[in-house]
Amino acid sequence: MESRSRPVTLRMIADEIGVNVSTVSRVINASDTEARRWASGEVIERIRAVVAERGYQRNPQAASLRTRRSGLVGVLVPRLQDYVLATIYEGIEEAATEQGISTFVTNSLDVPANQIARTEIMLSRRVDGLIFGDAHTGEPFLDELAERGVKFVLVSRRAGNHVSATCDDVMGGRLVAEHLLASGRRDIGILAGQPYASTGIDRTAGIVQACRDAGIDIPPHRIVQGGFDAPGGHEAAAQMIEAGGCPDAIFAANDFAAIGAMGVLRERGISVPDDVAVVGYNDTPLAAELPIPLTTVRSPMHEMGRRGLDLLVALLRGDEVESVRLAPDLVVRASSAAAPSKM
Amino acid sequence: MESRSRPVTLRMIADEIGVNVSTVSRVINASDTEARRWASGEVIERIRAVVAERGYQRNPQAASLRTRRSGLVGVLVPRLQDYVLATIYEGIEEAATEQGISTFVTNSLDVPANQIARTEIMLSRRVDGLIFGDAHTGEPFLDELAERGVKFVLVSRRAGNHVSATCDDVMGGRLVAEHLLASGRRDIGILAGQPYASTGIDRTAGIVQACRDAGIDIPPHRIVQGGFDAPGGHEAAAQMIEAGGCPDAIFAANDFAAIGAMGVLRERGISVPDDVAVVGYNDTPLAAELPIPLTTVRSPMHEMGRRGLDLLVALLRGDEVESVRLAPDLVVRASSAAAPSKM
DNA sequence: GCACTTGCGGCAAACGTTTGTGTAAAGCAT
DNA sequence: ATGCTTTACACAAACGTTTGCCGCAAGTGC
Repeated sequence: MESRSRPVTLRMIADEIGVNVSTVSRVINASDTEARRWASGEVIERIRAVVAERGYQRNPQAASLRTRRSGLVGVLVPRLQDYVLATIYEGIEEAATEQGISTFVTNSLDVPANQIARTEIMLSRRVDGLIFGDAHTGEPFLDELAERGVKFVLVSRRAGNHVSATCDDVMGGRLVAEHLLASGRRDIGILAGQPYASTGIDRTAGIVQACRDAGIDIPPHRIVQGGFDAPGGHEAAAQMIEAGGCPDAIFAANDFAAIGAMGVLRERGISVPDDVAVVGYNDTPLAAELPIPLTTVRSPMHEMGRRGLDLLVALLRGDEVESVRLAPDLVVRASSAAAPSKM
Repeated sequence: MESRSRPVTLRMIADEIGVNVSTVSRVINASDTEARRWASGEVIERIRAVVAERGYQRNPQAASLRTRRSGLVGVLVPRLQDYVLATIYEGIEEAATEQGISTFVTNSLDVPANQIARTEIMLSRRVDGLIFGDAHTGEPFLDELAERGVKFVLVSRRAGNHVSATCDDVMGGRLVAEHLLASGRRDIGILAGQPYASTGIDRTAGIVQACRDAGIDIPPHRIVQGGFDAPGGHEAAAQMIEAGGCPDAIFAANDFAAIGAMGVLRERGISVPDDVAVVGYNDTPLAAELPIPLTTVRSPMHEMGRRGLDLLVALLRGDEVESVRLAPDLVVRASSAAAPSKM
């Protein structure tokens, strides 16, 4: 049974050629030109040949043991079920694979105790660095981690002045404001998401600012916090409508929350977009397929993940790095068509 | 800076106590009672105390190097963006963490070349075993892998007679048939999903069989293959309607495909459920929130992931294992309400 | 002739565990 | 006291890499 044959090692290659393992190691790890510093052209060729023929694969744990670098990075997200985070992670994983890095990903469910526990597990696996997609503003956790000298970057959400790759969510909020105001909406309600997530905070700040710039104040009862999923949006929208009647536009900080809100509107017989415009965020593929196609802000999720990983490797290399803020853009669909003139 | 201080090792602990590293290693790795075989009660206590105080964490790569087991498992899925696979992976990851195992997950996008390449990467990382969520029926890849002695299990989709943890998809299909027939539908169209996925195949087989048992034959032009996502469902449904008009019921092998199909129906002014009932699969959380809440088959996705991992560890332990087939159940909602009597 | 670089490669020491084997001392029966 | 098993450890050899250092020969400059 072939499974019993142990993997081929450096020593086997070296013995077969009659050269020392150190030479094989150097030749394998050096670039074409650099290899010439360590061996003659002939030896290099023979090593390359035998390596290919025998199908040598470096033992990564042995290498890690020696080099004290694991080529592993840990990724924490609130929840992988969330399409947005799954997409960001895809970007991370794609970029990581290109760099020969492997990633562990795990859910924190946005509960701080989990964030801490999962991070410790990652560290005990000797990851070189971490990527957090679940940063909470106001929590001391990340600061403490930085203090300990742990290398990490943030994606999706920013926090403090830790390095991050995010979407320009303030700008996203402004885009929505401009669109809604231009199509005649004046009473805008906001499903702001979780209070600890910079995404919701910034999107809300963006739309509020832009409205104020246009001379419109959004009152506090028109801003309600809630989960970033369909049930969360459902609940938040219901609460808003209970409290102050239905606005003529609803901006949800997330497509899924928007879908939840549309559920409430349907139940109450409120028409979209005639009675109320609905706008989401992220341009989930479902947005276009919904019975009432959803206007939404497209954010570069995949790219965010890639950039996050790139930032981390730069950081690990010791480079000076700066956060990146990617621009979103607005995708207008039926759910925010201009209201029929009120009469 | 604390980051500069190297992690504490077995040797440090041993030296501090004045005992050999081997003793420390055995005491740490043995159960409470078993430890007494290796050290006196007093020494055990001192070791435990120092380990806790100094915050010792085993270096996993050093341990792997010695034991030839990595505590790593690789997971391949078609795409993590897919809610279904993301949920299954959550189950896998949860169970893995409980067992002290770490997982790598990656997307194959259902393309065979990727499956092979990604698997090789996983193996080069020295994973102990693999979990495939993207098995293709008819591909020789998995057989070859088994031949090489690689340990793996399947989730979500089954293939050949490799060990798998799946949903009883045939039963799921039957449930749908019974429901649709009972509510007066007779002309059933099926969005069967990808031809290489056992999920779609089995669900289709289940509904077809149950209909035949009831004396109803589903003609070939009522079965159309396509992607498991919204665009895939959109396209497949459009094609079916072009080819033979609209049936009075559509069963999509997946909730997202169902949503895509509902998009087509909306565009064409066909009413759900009056003109056509729509049924999905998996009971995605969106199903309940849709403007027309979706009837669907609930499958135990999370559990499937957990069981998959359990199977793999059993397999790695050398146990004799058998595939598990979990039962689905039907969730009836508005999208398949009984048609108004035709007159 | 000399000293000195350069090219090519070997030696050996780590990295932190795990585990087979060795062995003093202690306990027990004879 | 002698033999025999336990008890409670110690010793040392791996596992597969990477990397600092050393050595030898051939070439270079004077």
